[in-house]
Amino acid sequence: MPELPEVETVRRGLEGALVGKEIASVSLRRSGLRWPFPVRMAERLAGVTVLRIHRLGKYMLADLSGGETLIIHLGMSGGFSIAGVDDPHTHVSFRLRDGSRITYRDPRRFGMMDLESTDRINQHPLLASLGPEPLGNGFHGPYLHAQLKMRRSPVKSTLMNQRIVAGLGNIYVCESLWQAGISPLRRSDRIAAPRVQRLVECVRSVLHEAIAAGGSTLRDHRQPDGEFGCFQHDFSVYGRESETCRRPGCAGMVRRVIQSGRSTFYCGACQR
DNA sequence: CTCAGCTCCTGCGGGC
DNA sequence: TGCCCGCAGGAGCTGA
Repeated sequence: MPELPEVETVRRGLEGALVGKEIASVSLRRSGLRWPFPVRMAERLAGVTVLRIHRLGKYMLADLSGGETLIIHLGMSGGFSIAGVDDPHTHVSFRLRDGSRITYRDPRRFGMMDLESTDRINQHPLLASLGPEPLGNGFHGPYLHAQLKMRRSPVKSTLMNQRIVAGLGNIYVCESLWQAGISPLRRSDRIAAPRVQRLVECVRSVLHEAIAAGGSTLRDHRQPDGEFGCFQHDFSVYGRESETCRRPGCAGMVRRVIQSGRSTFYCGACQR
């Protein structure tokens, strides 16, 4: 399900429902998701208060009063319900001291949860090698240009790599490349600096617009309050195979090709 | 090291 | 109607 805009939407929903609240108890319906839950996870979460919830790329990090941080990745189909929706795909249920219930459901179970000491959070194996935040100061033209120069793979694959930039996925890479007028098939090291600069700006604007729309709901994605995202109505290329390009003055048709096993959507006429 | 392919899992929509 | 196939927002692992 989730790329950065969807994760950020979920984070904001959870922030309102969880920060400052004490977790009374946690029930686990299975022993893990993609990986087993950490040892004694339910016991370690019981009785602690959520201090803040932040985000690193597609990971959500909930700092807890006991000195640990709960790390959450939503995989392809994970999501939270602050109304406590409970069904056969609900794997974790958090009961708060105020009596409310927040549940995590994830049909495909590609998500993950782990606990790590807050002061060592950046050393966690899954977080240590993440690249800069695309909406942060560390992601800029010279940085991306230097990274692209070192790689011969298609620019689409490079942008999907979380070590280069953390948070982009299949939808927003396709949309950003369309916005920038760059072909996803183009070799990373063969894009001139001014075009890379433009790409950085396009990544930022696409992500900002998607966050403002509450993310994209293709099938599973819901905000924690149950609302749909609506950025899927603004896609320029994603999921639009054989439809006409939306760029004013371009008569091209959107194509779909497979790159590294993932569908890539682009306009062959105006993306170079 | 870089990179493409495989893998985990369930559900849905299209074609026959 | 029912079955089979392809495909789906991720990313760690493997082997060339």
